[in-house]
Amino acid sequence: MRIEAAPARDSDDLIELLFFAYRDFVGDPDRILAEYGFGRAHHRVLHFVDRYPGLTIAELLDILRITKQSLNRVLKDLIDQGYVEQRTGTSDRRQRLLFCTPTGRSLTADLTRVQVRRVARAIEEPAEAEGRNGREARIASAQGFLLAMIEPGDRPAVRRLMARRAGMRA
Amino acid sequence: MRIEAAPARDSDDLIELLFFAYRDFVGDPDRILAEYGFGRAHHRVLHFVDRYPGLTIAELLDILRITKQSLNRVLKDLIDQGYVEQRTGTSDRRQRLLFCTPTGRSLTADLTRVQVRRVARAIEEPAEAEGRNGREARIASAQGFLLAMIEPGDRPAVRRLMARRAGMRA
DNA sequence: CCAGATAAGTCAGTGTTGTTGACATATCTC
DNA sequence: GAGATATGTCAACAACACTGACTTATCTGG
Repeated sequence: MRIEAAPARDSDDLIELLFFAYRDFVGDPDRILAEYGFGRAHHRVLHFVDRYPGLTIAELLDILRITKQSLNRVLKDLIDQGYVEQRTGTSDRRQRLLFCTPTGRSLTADLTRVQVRRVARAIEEPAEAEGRNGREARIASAQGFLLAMIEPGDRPAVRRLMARRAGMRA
Repeated sequence: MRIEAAPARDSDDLIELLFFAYRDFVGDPDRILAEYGFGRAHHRVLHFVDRYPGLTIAELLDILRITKQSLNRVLKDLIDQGYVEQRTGTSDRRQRLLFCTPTGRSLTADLTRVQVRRVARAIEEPAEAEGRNGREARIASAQGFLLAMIEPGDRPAVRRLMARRAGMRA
C-alpha cells in the first residue's frame, strides 16, 4: 500500500481514504433513514440524544456545529413524530432536556447496527500490512488517530462528553 | 462468550469519533473555500482532478457517487473560472479528460495544506494509550482502518485508483 | 425585586448540494 | 447504419445549511 515515506504523501493518502471511508460510513444508515423520510441531520440528532439522554439544546448545537434554526427544523420532525421528547430542565427551567422515546431508541438502534457492523468489521479484519498487532491495539490505534484529528481545543469537550457514558448504565 | 457487547461499545465510540474527526477535517478547507465562493463539492472535484489528472467524467461520478447533474454544476463553475480544464480524450473522443490549471493546482495546494497539517499532526502525536508503536505503524494502522471501512466491493476500485499515483511523478 | 443576560423557539429569506426525469449531441462499436 | 455509450443540459424539487430579526420564559446579580 505505502510506497514512500514522505509525510505529506502519507497524509494525502489518509485524506483520500477518510473521504471514501466516510462516504460509505454514512451510506449505510442513509438507506434506512430514507424509509422514514428522514435524512442525515435527523440521524445525527437521534444518535447524540440516544447516547446522551438529557442533552440540552445548547449542548447539541455545540456538538453538531449548526445553527439553532437548522437544528430546530429536524428536531421538530423528530418530536412531532414521537422519536424524541423534551422535558423541562429541573435545575434550570429554561433548558429543554432531550430524550429518545422507545420508538426513537429502536430506530437509533437500527441505524447504529449497520454502522457498528461496518466499524466492527474494519477492526476485525487482518489489515495485511499491519504486522502482529492485536484487536485491542487496532481499536486503540483507530481511536487515537480519530481523536487526534479533532481540533485540539475541542478535545476536552469531546472527552468530557464521552466520559458521561462511563457513568451511565453502570 | 458473546462477541457482541464489548465490541459494539468500542465501535460506538469509533462511530462518534469519526463524526467529530470528519467535522473538523472538512471545517479547515471550508474557510478557504468560502473566500472563493466555492463549497465542499468544488473541493472534492479539485482534489480528485488534481490528484489524478486526466480523470474522466464517468470516473469522477463513480468516485463522488453523485449524479451527472450535480457534478456538472460545480464542474462548470471550476471550468468557467479557470481552475479546471477539459481535453477531448485521445483514444475515445467522447470522453472529456479533466486537468487542473496552474491556478487550480495552486488553490488545491492551499486546501490540501490545511488538511495535511491536521492529519500529519494526528499521526505525529503521542497518542497516549497506544503503546510503543512508531510513526510508521501508526500510519499503517490508520490507513488499514480507513481502507477497511470502505465497502469491500469498492476497495479494488479505490486501490486501483490510488495505485495510479505510484506511476505518476516517478 | 428588577434589569439584563441567557435558553430556547420562530419567521422569513437565501445558497449549496444533492435528487429525478427528459432529452440532445457526439462518438464509438458491431 | 443501428444501437450503445459519454457527456451536456433544462427544469423542478428536497434536504440542510446559513443570516437576521424578533419573542418568550427563566435565571441571576446588584
